[in-house]
Amino acid sequence: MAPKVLMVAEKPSIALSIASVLSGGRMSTRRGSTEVHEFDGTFQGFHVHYKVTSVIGHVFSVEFPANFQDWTVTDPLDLFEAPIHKVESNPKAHIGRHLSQEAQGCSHLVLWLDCDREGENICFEVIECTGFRVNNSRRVYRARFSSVTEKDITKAMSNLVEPNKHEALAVDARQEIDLKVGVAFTRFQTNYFQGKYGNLDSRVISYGPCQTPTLGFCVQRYLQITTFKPEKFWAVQPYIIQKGYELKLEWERNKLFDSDVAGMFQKLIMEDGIVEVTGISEKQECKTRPSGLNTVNLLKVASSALGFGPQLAMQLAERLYTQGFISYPRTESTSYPSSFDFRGTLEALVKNPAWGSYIQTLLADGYLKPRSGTDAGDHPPITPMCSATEDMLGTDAWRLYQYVCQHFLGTISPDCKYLRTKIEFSVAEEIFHCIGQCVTIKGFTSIMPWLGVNETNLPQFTKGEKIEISKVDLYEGKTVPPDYLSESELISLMEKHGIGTDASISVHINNICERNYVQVQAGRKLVPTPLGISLIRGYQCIDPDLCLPDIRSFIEQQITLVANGQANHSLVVQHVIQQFKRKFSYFVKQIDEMDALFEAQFSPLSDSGRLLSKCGKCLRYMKFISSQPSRLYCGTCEEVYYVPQNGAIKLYKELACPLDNFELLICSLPGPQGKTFSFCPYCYNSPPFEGIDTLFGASKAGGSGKLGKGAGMPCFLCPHPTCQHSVIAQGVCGCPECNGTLVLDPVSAPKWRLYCNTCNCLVFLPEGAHRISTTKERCSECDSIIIEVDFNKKTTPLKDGATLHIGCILCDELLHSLVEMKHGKYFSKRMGGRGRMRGKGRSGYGGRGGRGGRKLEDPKMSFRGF
DNA sequence: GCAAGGTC
Repeated sequence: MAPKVLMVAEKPSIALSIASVLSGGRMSTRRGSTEVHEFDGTFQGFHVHYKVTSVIGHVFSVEFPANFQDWTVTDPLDLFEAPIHKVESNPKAHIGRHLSQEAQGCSHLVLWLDCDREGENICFEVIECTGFRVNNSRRVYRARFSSVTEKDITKAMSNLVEPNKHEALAVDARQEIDLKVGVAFTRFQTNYFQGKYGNLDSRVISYGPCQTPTLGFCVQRYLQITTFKPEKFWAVQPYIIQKGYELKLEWERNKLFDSDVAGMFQKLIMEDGIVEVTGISEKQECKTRPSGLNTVNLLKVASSALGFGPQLAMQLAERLYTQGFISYPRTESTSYPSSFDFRGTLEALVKNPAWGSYIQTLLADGYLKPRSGTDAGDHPPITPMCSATEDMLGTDAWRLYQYVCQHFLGTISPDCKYLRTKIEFSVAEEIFHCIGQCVTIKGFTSIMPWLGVNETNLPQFTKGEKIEISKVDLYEGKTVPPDYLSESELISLMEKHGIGTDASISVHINNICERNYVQVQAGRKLVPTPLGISLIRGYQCIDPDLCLPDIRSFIEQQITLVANGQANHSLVVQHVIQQFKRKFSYFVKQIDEMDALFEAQFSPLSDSGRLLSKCGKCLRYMKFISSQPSRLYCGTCEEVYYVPQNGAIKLYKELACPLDNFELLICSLPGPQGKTFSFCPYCYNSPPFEGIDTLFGASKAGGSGKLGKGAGMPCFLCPHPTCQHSVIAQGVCGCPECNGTLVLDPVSAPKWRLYCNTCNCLVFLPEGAHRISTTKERCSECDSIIIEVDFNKKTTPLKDGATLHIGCILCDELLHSLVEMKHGKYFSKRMGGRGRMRGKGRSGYGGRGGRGGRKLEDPKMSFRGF
């Protein structure tokens, strides 16, 4: 059997391109975690079987181990010394397993990851997953390609090299530094300020070496605006009438900040009354065509001209790319490779009705080579790949695609040429001028009309000519502050200072919006919020480095030493981490300075919120703080209790939890399918029973069993044996869809329903009943809890107008006929037909945990026969 | 609930 060669690309589209080129299109493709393309060919002179597949970006990301995950237990300072480990970035995609399976039986591995540091790092992630290098007879190669073209792919294939460990280690270093610094500061700030103020309006007060300087730029502009002092100025504006045109003359002095002096000039000029033409000059000017389009410039135009935020712009560009309309949209390069096939690209677009005729002219008259821009060695500039119409793309994608096309055509069109005429005048020894512009060659501005030169015609003048002044105005103006930073300006600043990459700039901008540090206002201007301003001003007081862009360049410069092999990875990491640790300690020590700014902006927890429910410890009312993260605050005990987020919270009939005496609350999640459930604020935050491994609202906590803060145990997960609100009392039967238990919704009247305490399954009970409640009895047939229904007198289905009915919703014929099941995911409506459900004999807690009380019975509830 | 970097 022919030896097998595994090739791995960074994304599925590249795997497809590589396989297509190397197989000449003759390959078979099968699905897996990502697609695998297979074909036969030759490798180093041997006949081999190729398998080409891909990862989806990084396979792993770094994290702290579980014992450093609890915000309340871990001192953020310890994070600097904490171990870190790699976890799969997207466990659901099973990329690790996929690579390991596909590597089985392969003798060679060829790495086709993008040719940058990150790509080099992913190379080693792939090597780790495939288990290569364990066995010396298996070889690992790196393909270096500068574009996904047939030429480059074949060239890379015949010039295979080794992956670069130094570059990969530089990325490891960056990951560790970013994680430790970001998480330490974020946790400290969040804990400190959220424990003090009730109206911060941000779930997390984050810090990061990219996001914070990004915010810094916005606040810096804001501070320029607020500290701006306007000044009045004056300008003399004489008017003349020449050949029937009225012309305003521009003053050589432009403006003066003294009204008396300006007034004096006005008087002098009025007294003279005659201007003399002292000079006429004509100059040929040139406005150069653009160079190739890179990501950052695309994002800037998208924001300033199309009104698309960077995130939307990238989404649209990504889609255009995967659909084959434009080339890879994440590139720094603005210069085209010398081999680039411009004619081919033009021919691919020539049929387009929007600019077909323009392209025909270019092809006929000869297009130009683009100006040389910068070549970052990644991907070529963003270029249209095939023709499209608005109908094919939809409005937004079309507008972006249209710009990409116009920009591309602009790059190979002639420059714009125009004649600039300046007429100089003199009056009372003061000099004035006016300017005319006349386009001689439109060039690229005919396809990018918004960049066109404004034409202004001037009437004829002759040197020495004397003209009477028709009037002399004294213009009074005042200087104005700059506007808020536009998103497009911010992108320029980020690029200039190396904050983020072409792929991540949009993420950082989005971040500072989501954290409520800035708001995007009309015209995509970024206006910092009181929170954003307080943070940056605080850093400026304590340690300005923390919010300056240099913090990123410092990290970059340090890890570049690793990438170049000039410094040892661990030593660099240690050095940088120690520096940040010192900065962190100082920041913590001086936090009062930042706090003074917060005090002026925000209200203390004790002043926030409304009284809602009683604390079980001191029996006084606690305050409900509705701003994110919503929580209860007991002013007497000075304790904070988080509540389920995103739901409406209210008091539950002044009932109290038998375990701790805290008053119960009701949470209603939004939407008609939203659960409504009761919870005890204390139990919710500190589940009292062992063995509860399902938490409500816990995010990707995984199976670690660690209880995340703000995620917890509502009554529907509580195994309390006698409390009337627990799942033991309110659970009716096993969920037909999952391992959960169907629980009676306590406040669903009159549309009584059961919901699953684990998944989204919903079951509607007889509508219009006065009361539906669980009993302590179980069905002799199926072991479900017997329910008691008190029907409405007018609508009761019972004989002789009786209203009370007791039975099992599965086995009682009447009840069963009135029950209806609904599930969002799999079926919209499913009437209770017989014998269609799986019998799942279990409920929430049987056989597990419950060590705190008696062993919980498994009531063996099921939907048998439903 | 945390960073920044890939990519979807």
